[in-house]
Amino acid sequence: MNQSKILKDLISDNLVSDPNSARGRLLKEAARLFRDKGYERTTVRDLAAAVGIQSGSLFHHFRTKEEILKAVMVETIRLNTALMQAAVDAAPTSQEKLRALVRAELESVNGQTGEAMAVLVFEWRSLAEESQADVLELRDIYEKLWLDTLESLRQEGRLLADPFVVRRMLTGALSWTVTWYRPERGGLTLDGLTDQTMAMMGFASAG
Amino acid sequence: MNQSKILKDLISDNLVSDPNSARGRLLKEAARLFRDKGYERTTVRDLAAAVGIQSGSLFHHFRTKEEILKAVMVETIRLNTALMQAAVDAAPTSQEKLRALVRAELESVNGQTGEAMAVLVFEWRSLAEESQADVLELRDIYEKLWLDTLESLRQEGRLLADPFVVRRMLTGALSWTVTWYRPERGGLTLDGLTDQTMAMMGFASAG
DNA sequence: CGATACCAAGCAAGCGCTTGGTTTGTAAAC
DNA sequence: GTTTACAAACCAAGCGCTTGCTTGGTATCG
Repeated sequence: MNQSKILKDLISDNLVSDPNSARGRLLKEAARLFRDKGYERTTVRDLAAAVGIQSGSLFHHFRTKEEILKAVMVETIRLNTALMQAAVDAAPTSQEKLRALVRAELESVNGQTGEAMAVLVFEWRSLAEESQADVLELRDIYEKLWLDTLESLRQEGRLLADPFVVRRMLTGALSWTVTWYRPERGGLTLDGLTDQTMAMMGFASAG
Repeated sequence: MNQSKILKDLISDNLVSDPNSARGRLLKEAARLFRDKGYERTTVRDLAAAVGIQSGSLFHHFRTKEEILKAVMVETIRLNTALMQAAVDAAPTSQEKLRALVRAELESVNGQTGEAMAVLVFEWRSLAEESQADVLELRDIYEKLWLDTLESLRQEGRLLADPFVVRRMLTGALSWTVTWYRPERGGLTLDGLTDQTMAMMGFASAG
């Protein structure tokens, strides 16, 4: 199942917004603005101007500004969980599953959903606590993908450290790439960066 | 040279504020508030209340709110650069230097200066661009400590990946610990966490 | 006496959000 | 095929509140 098929399925199930709809376009612009300026520094007037409406009209689509932030986060997690599940399913061995997860997370952080992923990392505290709980629940689903894979590697003796700790280290390391990785300069591709990540853990590129 | 000696030297050189002075206490509280609530959500009234003065009185010590944020960051970097330099100097081999750096960064992120380090990571965008440039200059000094050490390991054939990439991955991984590492529960000490980090990269605990 | 540290009061600007009313899209009713 | 009906989408205006910061004056202390 390819990526655009996965996206379409989620859209028709109403789990993520169509990027062409009014709501979808707003969420896309919101993610960009929240990443660039931060949630607090982004005003509802900024958001409205980005999609060409008046600030008051926003509240026809969302009840509060925070609801917009939450929607950005929730839809992003839903999409990336589906993509990661597919990536894991397609890989045969544990090591290849790990590589597929690393590659998929780098893709989500630095690719199409990059803006929204950065928001997820850096604007977490701007979410009200109740909303945080909702989002955390969704996040657990794809964290399990990682832990299962790392646990297998551990049992195969190919991983020396604790899977929990490794996953959290990788979360930080991979999320952080958004602050420095620029594919357009330096010639490092996402595949190359995936190789580097695996190499850092002592895994050769193939096998 | 032990840690409190390093701190005292910096204080007498006027490079960091004495934690007992009015300025030092304010910066400490500011770091805590900025980490807990974020820079934007922290008001000058919050800051003033934390040290028991009126909000207007703050502007006797700092010209703007942003100047407080910058001071938190600058003083933290100065202190940690000195601590890391000492840690590197004391370690004989490259691998032990790396371990010392990891340990020192974990200490700075999760120990005394933890609040300020979290601010450095998560409130970066709230700094005006000119201030960012100033802080970046300071940061380069201690980044060089890392790169020199990683370069040595690379040349010794004990590191497979690119030192630049590894440093950035480690920056993310170690900074991120502030979001999950809780020494009081789980029984994982900072030394244990250091071991885990080294193990993740394929280095055994000793040697 | 002069500098340092503070207080009490408040200003101008910007914030999220509300309000009452108008346009637009769509589809049934005639 | 025009008319009617109605909800969804939007605008123009602005309210009430909070924000960073200023001002003019008062203790405190060497």
